[in-house]
Amino acid sequence: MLDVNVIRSSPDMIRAMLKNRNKDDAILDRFLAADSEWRSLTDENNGLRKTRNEVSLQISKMPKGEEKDARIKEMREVSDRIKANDDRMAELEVIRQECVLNIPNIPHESVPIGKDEHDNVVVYEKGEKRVFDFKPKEHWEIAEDLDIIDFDRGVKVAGSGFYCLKGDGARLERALINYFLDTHQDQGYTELFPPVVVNKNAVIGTGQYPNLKDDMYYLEKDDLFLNPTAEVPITNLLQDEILDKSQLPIYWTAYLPSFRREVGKHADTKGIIRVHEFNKVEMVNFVLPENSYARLEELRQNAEDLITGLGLPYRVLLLCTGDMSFSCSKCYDLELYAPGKDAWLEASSCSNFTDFQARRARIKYRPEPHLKSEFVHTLNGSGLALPRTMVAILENYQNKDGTVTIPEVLRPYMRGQEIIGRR
RNA sequence: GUGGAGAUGGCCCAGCCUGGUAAGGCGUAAGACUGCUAAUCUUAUGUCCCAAAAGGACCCGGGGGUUCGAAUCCCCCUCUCCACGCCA
Repeated sequence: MLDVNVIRSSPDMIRAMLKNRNKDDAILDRFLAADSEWRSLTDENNGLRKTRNEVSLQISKMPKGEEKDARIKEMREVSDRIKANDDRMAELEVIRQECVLNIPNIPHESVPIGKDEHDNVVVYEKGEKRVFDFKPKEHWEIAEDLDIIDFDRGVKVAGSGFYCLKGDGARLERALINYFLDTHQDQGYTELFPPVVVNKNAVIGTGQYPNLKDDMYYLEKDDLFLNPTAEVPITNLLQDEILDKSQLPIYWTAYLPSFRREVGKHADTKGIIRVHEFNKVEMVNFVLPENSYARLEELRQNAEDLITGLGLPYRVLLLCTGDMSFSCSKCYDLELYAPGKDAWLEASSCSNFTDFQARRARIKYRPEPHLKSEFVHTLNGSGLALPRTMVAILENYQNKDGTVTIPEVLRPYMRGQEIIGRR
């Protein structure tokens, strides 16, 4: 959520920003109209309330009689007027809120202006693409041959888009989670295990609601959502809090299953590249405003170190204005190379949200004792999404005989095992 | 799930029965006073909105209602604690 004062004072800038993000600017005009009426009613009601407060006090001190009755009658009318204004303001407030919750964050000046994913900028590519002396297989084929992912039975219990890891597949998943969390701990993060369901306040706080509400699983009976990304429960842990400056920065990480309905999206993707439930380790940072862009680079490096540790080739993209998600001001995507599919797979997204989420979730800090509190800046990055990491490992580390070599950093987490072979 | 008790500023807590400008303490900050520190005294210290200032409004878990006027009375909801019940 943007500061309404910024929207009011710089509508032209907001209009240009909406255009760069491919959004309709009608929302801005709707806001400005509702806001100006709302403000004039606020003014009027403030004056009326002042009168009522003063006269009510007089009434309490007056003797019974005509004078008093007349005053009471007058104030009854004032109250009716206030009530009528309040009712209208409530309507306007709904419009104002709806608009302001649907206006995206302002991109940083370093973000390239562009229409869609074709205008994203490749910052660099790292790691050698392996040269195969045989035709590399795709991950689903490897996984079926080794019997480490059971696609059909996953579908049996939960439906299309769900799968079941099995044997060394399940163990590899667990090894990756532990490797990621341990590495983040070394990078200065504190590990959390938050709830997997979140309420509406939480998804409003991080910006998934309302614009992504149809992509989340919703538990109607309890008015709860299945976690779409651990960013949501972690960030919202600090909702409505005013932190002491000395508490910042806060670096938190968590492993958590994530759920996405992916309506109309996954039909073309075989295997586990796009699924409804996936594990992910997430990093969330709360920092002083002046540090957030520098921290974004460190956060990205934290995620890159995981990939480098696994020895996978990858590239870093700087997303353009048209492809960036709603809440962020600047975002890097990290893509792993999958030789079987010959494709780049997004395994991490590292974003600076500036004060956009903090304002929605009311997360503040006090710069100095007795100074007015200000919003913190929040950032988050995946470190990493598990299924696509699994795909990249299977495809990059596959051998001619159909086995898969386990990356060295994962071996301690797999009791020293070096190869995944047929059982 | 049942019964009971609660939710008041960063923290603690009074006020509620009996409606009339939200008291006090702790903490924090500035100042005063004493060789320093401590103690003591004085002052300040809720939020949002009205762009800021001046001024004003709002604020007692959330939402409605009654009233000239609601922290206080009435209704609905949420959460917390205690006891009992059920349960991995």
